[in-house]
Amino acid sequence: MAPTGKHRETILTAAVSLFRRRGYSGTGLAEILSESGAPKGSLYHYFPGGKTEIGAAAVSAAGGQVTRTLKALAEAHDTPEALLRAYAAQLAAWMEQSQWRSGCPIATVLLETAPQEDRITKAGADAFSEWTRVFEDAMIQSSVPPERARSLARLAIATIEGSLILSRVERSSDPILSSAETVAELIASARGR
Amino acid sequence: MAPTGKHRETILTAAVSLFRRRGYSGTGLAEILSESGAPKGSLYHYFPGGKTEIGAAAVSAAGGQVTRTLKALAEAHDTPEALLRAYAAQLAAWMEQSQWRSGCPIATVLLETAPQEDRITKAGADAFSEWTRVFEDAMIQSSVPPERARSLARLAIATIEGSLILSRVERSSDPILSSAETVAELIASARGR
DNA sequence: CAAAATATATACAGACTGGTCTATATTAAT
DNA sequence: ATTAATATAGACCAGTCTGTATATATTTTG
Repeated sequence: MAPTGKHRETILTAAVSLFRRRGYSGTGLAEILSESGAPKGSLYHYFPGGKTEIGAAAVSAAGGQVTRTLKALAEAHDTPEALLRAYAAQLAAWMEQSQWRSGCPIATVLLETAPQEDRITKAGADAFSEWTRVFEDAMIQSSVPPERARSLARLAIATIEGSLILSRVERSSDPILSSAETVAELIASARGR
Repeated sequence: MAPTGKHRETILTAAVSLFRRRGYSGTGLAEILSESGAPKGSLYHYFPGGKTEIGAAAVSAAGGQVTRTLKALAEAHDTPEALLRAYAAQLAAWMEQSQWRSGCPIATVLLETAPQEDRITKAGADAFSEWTRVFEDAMIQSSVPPERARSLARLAIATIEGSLILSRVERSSDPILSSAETVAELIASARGR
């Protein structure tokens, strides 16, 4: 692929970071441009669909990053509850480091735009589906019955998303760690340990 | 109290409804004004702090509405799991009716503004705390150990918030109902049934 | 080397933003 | 009735928003 222009990537990176902190409506294209160093022409060259297309691309990119992180953690830990605990710990650390400003990289944008904006909604659905799949697979591999694995995986994702909101409001990692722990125990018992 | 000007209430109602659908940054004061029928002067008369103050008041008002709903449901159902199921069903119906446009009335605004905006963050923390309390009390009343009641109550809130995001993206009530059911079963077992 | 595609760079437009300001009603207190 | 407080009304401002248009580089292809 290689010789794609230098600015596509920087625009996307800036967009992901800004959308995460300020949300979709709260982030102006000018801000993305100045943080990325790209001129406006490049933006509409790479994303002719304008802000909507950047939003969808950012959700997709951020979703992919999380998927990769989860897969790496799944490799490193041999039980689904360990995976969940490890990811929660990582989120907690990240939240603290950003002083509770950078939560889920896609939740805010999705709440602002879904289900009206089709492309963004689709990108979000794909991301959630991938994340869920990682948990689901980890559980099946630990001999959780498939049906149960699916619903527990969705619960894990929902819990993480929700506790990230609480965490921001309370300026504390407690909600993340505590909720994850409760679900982790539930998962552990589901695989008949 | 009585003779407060007629427009304070209409402004607040419009703000709650618009923030819920479009988020904080996505809602302009002009929109709130036109939906409420009030002129700009009234807005700054009642909310001299401008948009931030309206945001905080809207979060507080919406939070109070949910609290009242939860308390009513807690009265009507005699177990915490029944309370959760009933509330989830109500949310699911509401989401469907709004075609997955109106989710949690405070989550979007909070993700956009917390923890930077102090007053809004505080209003959100108070709301979550009240909601949690309703679940916590219901569980304690059903002889769930206090410590466990607290963490399960927070899990319930986190799960609801998270599944409302998933629900919007998937344009389906499934995530709400499914996650709530899983947590309901967990609660049921926690009170030693 | 020339033509074409790709990419970069700004200037600009029209609408909308939150917020301030001043003027005018309306109600309450003296 | 007069003063004071409360409330309503909308014009206005400076700044920002997304998006378009046009011009110039840079690379790739024939």
